[in-house]
Amino acid sequence: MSITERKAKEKEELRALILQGAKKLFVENGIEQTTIRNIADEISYSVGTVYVYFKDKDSILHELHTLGFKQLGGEMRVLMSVAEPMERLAAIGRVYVRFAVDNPDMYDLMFNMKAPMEFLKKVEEEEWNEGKATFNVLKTTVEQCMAQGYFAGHQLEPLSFTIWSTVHGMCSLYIRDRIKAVNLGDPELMLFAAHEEFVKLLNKK
Amino acid sequence: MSITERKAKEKEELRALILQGAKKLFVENGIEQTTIRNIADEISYSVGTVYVYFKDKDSILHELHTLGFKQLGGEMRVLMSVAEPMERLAAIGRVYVRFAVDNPDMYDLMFNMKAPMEFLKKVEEEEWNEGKATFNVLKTTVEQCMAQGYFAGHQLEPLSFTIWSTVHGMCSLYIRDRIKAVNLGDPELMLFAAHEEFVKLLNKK
DNA sequence: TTTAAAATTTGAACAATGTTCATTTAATTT
DNA sequence: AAATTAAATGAACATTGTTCAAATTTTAAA
Repeated sequence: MSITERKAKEKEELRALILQGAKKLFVENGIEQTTIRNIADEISYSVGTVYVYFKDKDSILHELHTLGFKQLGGEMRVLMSVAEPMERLAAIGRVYVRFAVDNPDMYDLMFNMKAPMEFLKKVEEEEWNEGKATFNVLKTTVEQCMAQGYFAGHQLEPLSFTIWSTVHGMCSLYIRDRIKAVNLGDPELMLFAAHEEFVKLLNKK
Repeated sequence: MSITERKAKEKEELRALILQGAKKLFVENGIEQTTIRNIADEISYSVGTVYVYFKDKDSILHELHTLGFKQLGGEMRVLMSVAEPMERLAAIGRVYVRFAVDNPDMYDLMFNMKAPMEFLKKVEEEEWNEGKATFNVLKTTVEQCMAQGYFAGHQLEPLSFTIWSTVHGMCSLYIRDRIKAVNLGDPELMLFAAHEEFVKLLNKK
C-alpha cells in the first residue's frame, strides 16, 4: 500500500496547493479578478490540472468557503470560555467584525456570494454545516442571556437571527463600500463604533 | 428646432427602452445572467447600439441603481407623514424589508453590488446622493426619537448606521439564501419576524 | 428631385474567461 | 524492456464584454 498511499498523499497535497494558490490570489486581487489560468500559473501547473482536482471554479470557492468557516468557527468556540453570556455575546460580535475586516474577501465569499450557495443546492440540500455550527454558538449564547433575564418577551430564533443580521449588515456595508458612500467618516472606526452602539442596545433589560 | 428636438426625444426614448429591457431581463433572469446581447435582442436592436447609448454594462447598472433609489426614496419620504418618530422608524424598516422582498435584484444592485460603487469612484467621488438622501430620512427619524427620550446615551450617527445595518443585514441574508441555509424555517416569515424583534429592541427606553 | 453630408445602426471581430478532452508525458507493473 | 496505468497538458470551444469600420438611414443642400 505504500505507493498507493504516497499517491493519495500527493493528490491531497496538490489539491491543497491549488487551494492555497487560489486563496492567495483571491486575497490579493479579489475573487472575480482571479482566473483559473492565474491559479494555474501561480502554482506552475496547467489549467487542465486544476480541472482534474476541481470540477469547476465554484468547487474551489466552496472549498475555501468551508476553510473560512473552520477559522471563524474556531475563533467563536474559543469564546465559549467567557462565562458571562452577555459579555460573550459582545465578544462574539467583536470577533466577527474583526474577522470581516481582516479577511474581507473570505467574508464576502462566506456570507455574500451566491456561487457557493448554488453549489449547495445542486448537492441536494447538503447541509451548510459550518454555517449552522457558527450560528448555533450565537443562538446558545442568546439562550443563556435569556436565562439571565435579558431579552424578556423575545423569541430565541428570530432574535438570534436579528443579532446576526446586525453584525452581518455592518460588515457587508463596510466591505461593499457603502459606509464611505454615505459619508460616515472613517469606515473602520464607524464599523466598530456601530457595534458598540449595538452592544448598548442589547444590554437594556 | 423641431427636428433637433424630435431627435433628442427619440434618443431619450431609445435610452429608456434599453433600460427597460435591461431591467426586465435583470428581474427575470438575474443580473449576472443578463448579457448585452440579451438586452439588444429583447429590444430588437444590435449590440452596437447599446454601446452607443451606454459606455459599458456598469453604466446600465448604475442607471438602474439610481432608478431603484428614486423608488425606495419615494416610499420612504411618504412615511415622513407618520408623526410619531418611533412609529415611523418601525414603518421605515417594514417598507425597506418589503422593498427588498419585492425587488430582490434591484435591492442587490443597490446595496450589495460592487460594480455601481466602482463606477462612482471613477467619476471622482461623485456623490451617492440617492443613497445619502435615503439614509438621511432614517437619521432624521432617529434624531427625533432621541428628542423624545429614546436612545439615551447613544450617538446619532453610529446608532443610525447600526439600525440600517440590522435591516440591511436581514435583507441581504434573505436575498443571498442564508436564512434557508441555517434552517430558520420559511425565509420570508423569519425576515418579518426578525424585524419585529428588532422593533421591540428599539422600543426599550 | 437628386446629391452630398451627417447621424445612426450594425454585426463581424477581438480579448478574456471558464471549460473540455484528445494527446503527451510520467510512473508503475509485468 | 515493454506494456499498462495514471497524471498532466494546452490547444480548442463557447460565451462574455467591448470596439469600430462599414452599411444604412436621415437630414440638409443644390
